[in-house]
Order: sequence, then C-alpha cells, then structure tokens
Amino acid sequence: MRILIVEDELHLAEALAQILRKQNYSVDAVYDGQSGLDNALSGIYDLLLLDIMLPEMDGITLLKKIRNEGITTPVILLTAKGEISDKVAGLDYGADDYIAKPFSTEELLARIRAALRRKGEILPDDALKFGDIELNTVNLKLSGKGKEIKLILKESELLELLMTRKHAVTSKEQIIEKLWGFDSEVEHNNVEVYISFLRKKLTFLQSSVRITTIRGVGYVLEVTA
Amino acid sequence: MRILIVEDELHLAEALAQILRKQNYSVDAVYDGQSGLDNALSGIYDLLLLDIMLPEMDGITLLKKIRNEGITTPVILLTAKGEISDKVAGLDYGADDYIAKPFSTEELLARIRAALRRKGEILPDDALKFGDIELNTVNLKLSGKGKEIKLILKESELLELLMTRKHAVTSKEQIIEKLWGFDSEVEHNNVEVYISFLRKKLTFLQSSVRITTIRGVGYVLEVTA
DNA sequence: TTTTTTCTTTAAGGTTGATTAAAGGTTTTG
DNA sequence: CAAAACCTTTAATCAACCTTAAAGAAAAAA
Repeated sequence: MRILIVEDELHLAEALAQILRKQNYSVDAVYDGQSGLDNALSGIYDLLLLDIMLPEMDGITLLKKIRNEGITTPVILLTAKGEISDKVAGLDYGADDYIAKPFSTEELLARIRAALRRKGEILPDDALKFGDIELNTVNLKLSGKGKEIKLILKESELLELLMTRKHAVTSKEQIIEKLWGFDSEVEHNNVEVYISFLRKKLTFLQSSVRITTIRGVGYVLEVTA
Repeated sequence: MRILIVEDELHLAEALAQILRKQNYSVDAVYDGQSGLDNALSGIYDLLLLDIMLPEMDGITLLKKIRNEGITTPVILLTAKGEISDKVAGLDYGADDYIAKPFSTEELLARIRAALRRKGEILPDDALKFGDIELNTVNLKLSGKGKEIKLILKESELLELLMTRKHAVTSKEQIIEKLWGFDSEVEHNNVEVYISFLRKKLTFLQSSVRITTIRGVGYVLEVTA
C-alpha cells in the first residue's frame, strides 16, 4: 500500500513517514504543493496525506487539480486548528476525510485504514508490474514467467524505485537519496552492487525486463524484444 | 467469542475488559467512536458493547453506520441514567439491549449471554484455521495433525494476529502495538522470543505452517510444500 | 498470608545474512 | 591509447534476528 505525504514541515513529514513505514506502508514524502501534484498524478498511490497550508500550491488547489484529472485516490487532509472553512472546502472538492493537527498516531492510522477500506472494498495488493515481472513490495517476492525469487530489502527498494519511475532514467544520486537517505555517504559502487544483484535475479527469472545503464546519467528499465 | 468495547472512560473500559477476559471472551477495547467504527466494520466481533456518549462519534451514530453496512453483530448499549430517549433511539436502530450505568457484573454477563444466545443459535466458535493448524483463542489450544499443545496467552495473541492477517507481512511494531499496546516500551527482542516459542510449538506439532522472517520487514505465515 | 506454580520479560551470546568496502576486470569515451 | 565509468565478485564488517536461561511478576494453591 503506497502513501504519499505532502507536508512542508519537514519534521512532521518525516515523522509521519516513519510511523507509516513501520506499519508496512510504502511511503514517499514531498514538501511542496507542486511536487505533490507531480507525484500524485502518477496515480501509483493508494492514499494521499495532504497538508492544507503549503508552499507553491495549497492543498485545496492541489486536491482540485488531481480530481479534475480524474484521479480518485483517497485523500486525507491535514489541517491546523483554525482552518475549518478549508476543511469544508476540502470535503466539497473530494477529500475523504480530514484530521486536525495535532493528532494522535492511533487516530491517523485508524483514519487511513478507514479511508482505504472505504475506497476499494477489495484492497489492491502491493504488487508492482512492469513488463513480465511483478514485484510484491511487502513480502519482497519478485515473480515472472512462472518462477519466483526472494529479494532482500535493498534490492526490493531499488527495483521498486525503478519500476515506479517507469521509463524515466534514475541517477545513482536519486537512488542513494531514496534508499539510504538524503545525506548519506554511500559510494556509487554500492548502487552498482545492488544493480548487479538485481540483474542476476532478473536473469534467473528469464524475464524480458532488463536494467539498462545510461552512462553518466543513470539506470532505466527496458523490455527486450 | 470476541467482544469489542467502545467506551471512552478508560477505567471502565479496562475494568470491563478484564471481567470479560476472565470469562474467556477475547476482548478489544477502543476509546472513541471513530475507532469503534473502524473496528466494528471488520466484522470479526460477536458482540459490541457500545457507550452512547463518546468522543468523535456518538454510539447511536456508530450503531446506525454499522447497521447500514449490513453488519448484524449484536450490540448492547451502555447508557448513563438520563439518556432514556437515546436508549429508545438505539433500539430503533438495531441495538439488541441496553444496560444502565452503574450495573452489576452479573447483570452485564447475563445480558451478554442472552444477546449471544438470541443471535446465532449455533454460536460461532473461536477456532482460527490456517494450513493444517487450528488455534482456539479461548482455551489457547493449538492443534494440528492429531496433536495438540497448549499456548500461553501472549503466544496465542501473536499467532492469532498472524493468522488473521493471513499472507500479509506483520512488522514487529504492529505486533507490539497489538499485544502490548500502542506506546509501550517493549523491546523488539520480546517479539522475537515469542516468535521463537511459537516456532518450537509448531515444530512439535509437525505442522507444515511456519513463521517466515522477512528481514527488516516482519513476519508472515507460510505453508511449506 | 505464604508458598508454589505459571507466565512474562530481560539479558546475553550466538548465528545468520545483509551491507559495505575493496580489488580487478570490462566497456565506453575523448 | 588513456581515462573515466561501470561491472562483478569476494571478503570483512555490522545489524538483525534467534535462542536459551534465568529473573521478575502475577496468578493459583496451600
């Protein structure tokens, strides 16, 4: 289950992300409205947590835009105390719920569960697809052509990143930032090692998906003919 | 037999829970209407004890909502003295009974038995199944392949959690939250210990069910070939 | 109540397996 | 060709996890 947090208070955003990851949700966080919109439009999220007060573009505008694009992802608005009128506007524009800051973890989790339940009675599972492979980001199993193989966490996170970014080229810096965190001192070689591991497993699966290197730029998934 | 208590007076809720557990009911308690709704909708309970005055969402509204969802779980309302009109409304909306605070333990237990009897003549039993094992959450006996072994409470709760979550991976945090409560300071090692105990007992039963570790993620039940 | 038993938690050391670092090879680019 | 970027494998390190024993707490029995 993938959740996108759009919240400009970095601290809160990271705290939320951490809490949700412990519940085994896949979480991405962005810190301004424009990035929120870009990410939300990808349609890969099962739920959006949207702060109302945001730089670049406020949460309500963001909500309006994604609804106009036909995206029905459940949205929970995060509101400060005084923003009652915003709440109402939010619900009018298709938010599923709102929760006033400060809120308890428990309450947030309950509302998330409720929103997810409300939406798709049959909860979509966590399988990501690309070409002939399917990655389950919860139990870390990668399958294709009848075969199946277990990944370890870092492999899964890396492949997940490549799969969600589809045909975009992903740089080593982006990978490091996503897998090891913003200011980590991890070497490029480290990424190369995991790319190598993944290629081996893709080969084992006899998948037609491969990880192509674009020198000086990054990696991208491709389907071979 | 699983009972959900929705009662905002923490003290009363816990006291009730304790009394009912002594009667071998499986009891969960939540302290506001929204959480009550979330939990009740899961449909796993055999009875709901519902306070009328609640934060977030009052008991009557809660009752209405679950009945609208087609959930027929018996409901006993807990009412304060003055709330006669609420009682009536409650019965209109499909409560099975009400009991006025303060009430005696005996009276409550009698009404619970009556409500359960009234509902399903054949009472659903408390056996959970997965693969070749069966867990009775009331007498804490785990059986499979003809053999049977007694679990202790924490083992049973842990296995119950894994069994109800079926093929989902459950993190240690989720386990701690469920077994020890939200903000407890219990160490991860504690979970590991009980996982270890359970594995030993599964081995003793020669069950094909095993608890698989997914490093950095959590635990999941699997059936071996 | 005191004693005994059972259950729960803590602590410690061992084991496994993930991660990192390193080294040598290969491919691409200028 | 030389330099840079990348690939792959292996070995060392480190973190996560497992297991056992025993202390502590709670419940049951005497």
